[in-house]
Amino acid sequence: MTEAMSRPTLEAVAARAGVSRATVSRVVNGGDGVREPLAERVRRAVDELGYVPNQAARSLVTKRHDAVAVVIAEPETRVFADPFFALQLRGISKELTAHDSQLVLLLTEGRDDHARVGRYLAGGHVDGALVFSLHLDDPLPVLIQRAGVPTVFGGRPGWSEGSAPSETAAGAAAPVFVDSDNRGGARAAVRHLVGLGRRRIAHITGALDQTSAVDRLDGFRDERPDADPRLIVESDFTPAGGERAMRELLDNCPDVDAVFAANDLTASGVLRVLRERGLRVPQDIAVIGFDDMLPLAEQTDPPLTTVRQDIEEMGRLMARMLLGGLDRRGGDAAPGGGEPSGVVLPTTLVRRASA
Amino acid sequence: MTEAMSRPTLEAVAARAGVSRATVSRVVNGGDGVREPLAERVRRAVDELGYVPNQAARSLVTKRHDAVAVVIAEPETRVFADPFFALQLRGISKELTAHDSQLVLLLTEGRDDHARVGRYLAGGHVDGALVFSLHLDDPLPVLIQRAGVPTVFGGRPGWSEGSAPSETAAGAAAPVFVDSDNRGGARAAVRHLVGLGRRRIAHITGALDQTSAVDRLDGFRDERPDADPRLIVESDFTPAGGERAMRELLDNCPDVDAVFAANDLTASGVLRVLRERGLRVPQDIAVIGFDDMLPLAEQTDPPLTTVRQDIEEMGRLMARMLLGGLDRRGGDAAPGGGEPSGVVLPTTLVRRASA
DNA sequence: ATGAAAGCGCTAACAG
DNA sequence: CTGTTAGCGCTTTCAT
Repeated sequence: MTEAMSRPTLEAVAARAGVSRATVSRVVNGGDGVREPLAERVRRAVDELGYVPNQAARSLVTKRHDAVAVVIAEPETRVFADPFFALQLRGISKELTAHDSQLVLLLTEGRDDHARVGRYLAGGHVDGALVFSLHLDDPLPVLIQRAGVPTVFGGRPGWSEGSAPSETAAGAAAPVFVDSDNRGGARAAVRHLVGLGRRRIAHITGALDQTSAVDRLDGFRDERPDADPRLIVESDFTPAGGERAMRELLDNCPDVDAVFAANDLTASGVLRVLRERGLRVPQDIAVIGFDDMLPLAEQTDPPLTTVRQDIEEMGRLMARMLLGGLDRRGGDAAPGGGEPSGVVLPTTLVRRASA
Repeated sequence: MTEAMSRPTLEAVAARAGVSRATVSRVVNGGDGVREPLAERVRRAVDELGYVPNQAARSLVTKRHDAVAVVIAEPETRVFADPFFALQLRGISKELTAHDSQLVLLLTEGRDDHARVGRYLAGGHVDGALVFSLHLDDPLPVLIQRAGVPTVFGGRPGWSEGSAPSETAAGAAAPVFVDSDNRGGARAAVRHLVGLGRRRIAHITGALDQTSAVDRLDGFRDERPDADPRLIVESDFTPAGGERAMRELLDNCPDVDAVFAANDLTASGVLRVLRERGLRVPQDIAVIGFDDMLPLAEQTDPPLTTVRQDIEEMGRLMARMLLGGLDRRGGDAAPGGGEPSGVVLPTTLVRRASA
């Protein structure tokens, strides 16, 4: 039973239905001006043969791919211990599915991978790209601009005017991004601690080569412009980094009575050190995180007060913006100019027991 | 500066290098029988024009796609609170990258999506598929077999002989899978508890429509063939499910002195209930999980003793098996017969404080 | 070793 | 409305 013959082609369907290839094509693609009896014959032939269009052939002529690349540029293991990107993916996937687009995942582990990604994007496999976790010195934006693929960034891109990809100036679309209100969320967190009567409020930052960390730090400074410099400790978004920073903090400022950690993972490290030193949370030291990453935030002891961002919605929105721009292609897909233009999603404070 | 012209084609490169398209093609694809001076001219032309092959055109003739679909069939939110699949993806991605293949992610949220996935797989977009999180009644295996795409399953497929996809009998390749030694890991966990002198050892199962849950239960039974039935409580791999099960357990068997939870998420729910009831871990009740999901397992109070499986390695291995089969396509890619054939990865007990 | 030519399967004018 | 006719950009015999 050598059923293993190659897939039926348009030609085969046309023959079976006794029509031309063009007619079959019309029916398969929505069947506009095709009279009903004919269309029906074609549909039956399609079913009987189990015909499925060959996407490569179709793309070759339409230049569309119904596929979007998702680029996650995280050299570190961190992302993978992090439900963050899973949630983004979920939001993206839902939206793409609604638009009949496929999700091509491009994970970059190191610098070597960047060239590969650039090549792929330039290869015209996809209709657009969604790019995450950019670091300040990341070569990716340049490669992407060069590839000439419509792109939406996740998180505010970090380049300053001078260091922006040069092609941008040449009239290319301005970078478009979706971000959370990191700064506002940080402000809310600090205000909450202040409202609790805390005086010595510290901040343990995230990796400052990412704008999310910078923005959260800025938010902290908005509320504590005159903070003792020793109350700001640089860290890296990881539990281990949080532990390290908290130890340093305790050594330098034993009177600290509140900590705003750059994310929940960091906060979990902070809590561990506090428990180890016999300090009570929140009585002795209040702790607040960022992300509302579940189940971690609920499972810590005590459960973590934190700033929630709607990660899945970010993903969904990114996809929607990309596809929206794609749909009206030919027109100006994005506002002109070189200044990043973006949508900023609100954050909300979630009160649990730690602050 | 209308640099926005369409990408250069082979033709353009050929013209620039003063050779034929065929020659350029040869150079681009490894440049076998092309004399060096010529090849060099071509390479320069490629660089100058920034030529990148159009994959659609290439696939159209080669019928290869250098792309693999990863299907994650998890209708529930659970996966996304779960670093599990992120780790799998990482392993897969690494391996695919090494083979110059792209990863196309297919997330199915509900039954409606299955048809879409089936269509995609049948559409010949990819060279193979990696499929996860199958449930016992999942229609996906059938669709996949019908699509005729080489496939490797993550986790032992759950169908029994009778309910196997019928096409399998027709001489198609047998299902191939990669799994962890769930049964062996469960046995090790229970033996550890026994070694601790525990007598009333309970098991809170995972969702029993997944083979991983069934296998862990079987492992438990191997060691406790005469267990009091009330010591086995069915659950669903979630923290909330773990809480529910633990409450039930405590109500029915107040003398329980050890719990083997089907995974770490479940164990975290168990710990929460225990803390709430004022029971000490491990003094009053020892708890052991499964997965070694970080950072959760380290962050619980007390840190969780658990059975580790190397999730990333599973992913890597799946990809390797698929691509290996692909490479020797034309031959028998998989052993004949309808019996699932698979590779089972070892698990190891990680001792922390909870047992 | 290189070039010429024939498609891969499909869509998109253009005729009729 | 439906069929005919060109290609899309590439690989691949087959000549040379």
